[in-house]
Amino acid sequence: MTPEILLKLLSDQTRLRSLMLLMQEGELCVCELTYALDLIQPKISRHLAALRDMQVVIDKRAGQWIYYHINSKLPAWANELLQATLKGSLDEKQYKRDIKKLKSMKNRPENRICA
Amino acid sequence: MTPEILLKLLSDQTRLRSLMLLMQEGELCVCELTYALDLIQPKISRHLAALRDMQVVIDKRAGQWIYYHINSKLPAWANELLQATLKGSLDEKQYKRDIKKLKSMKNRPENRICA
DNA sequence: TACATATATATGCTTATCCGTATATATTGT
DNA sequence: ACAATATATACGGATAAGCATATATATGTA
Repeated sequence: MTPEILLKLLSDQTRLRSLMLLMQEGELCVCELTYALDLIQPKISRHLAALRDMQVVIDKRAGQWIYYHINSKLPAWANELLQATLKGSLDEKQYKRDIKKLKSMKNRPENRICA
Repeated sequence: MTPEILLKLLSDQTRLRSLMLLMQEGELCVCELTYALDLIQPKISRHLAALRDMQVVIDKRAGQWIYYHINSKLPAWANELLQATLKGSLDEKQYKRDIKKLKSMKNRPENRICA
């Protein structure tokens, strides 16, 4: 992991929004992100794949769902960078909207299964 | 300034390398950056203009030279983000090479004029 | 004034990146 | 086995981003 790689990944809005939600929520499946960000599923999957390829996020299957979370083994500088980004995002409309939309989701898989 | 804007600016190598040198050195003119990064002048100027347009850097004329420095009034999260980026860059070959090249520059304008 | 140096910007081109659609794979439930 | 749900990926097209060259502007110097 290098600053170049991480920053390129963070330069796309879909990846940025996904990561900020993952920072806040810890773990989310594709359908939750698709709902929260109000985007089509292949778009979410494609960008999560890019993050996964560089090991910024880790995926984990649970039944039909695949959950993503931020790699806990990122170097310190990368965690600090993500923290700073989250701090800057807290004021942003887009971020607030995404969180709100996620909270409003009915039948979230984690509410149905015992994780 | 939003995370989206700053991260997009940081996603280009020329801008990233320029900013890291500015973080380290405080203030540099276009010709110093051109020399240190080993790139052509219009390329440096173009990317500095992008950073200036979003007020990530401030320019200041001193005779024929125009010096750039990082805006000291950036929000805290942006400074933290840049600090984390620098921290991650310290290990990188490219960064070390750029710093070394800068130090090797003869007749640096700041060495000739009384700033 | 004329020339040299430093910097900025406009232009047309190339390339990278992102997109939506279609489709493939995996899992669960009937 | 079949249908439904969740996710991943391949593909061709669109858009954005970066590039080098050429040129314009500003400053300093002879």
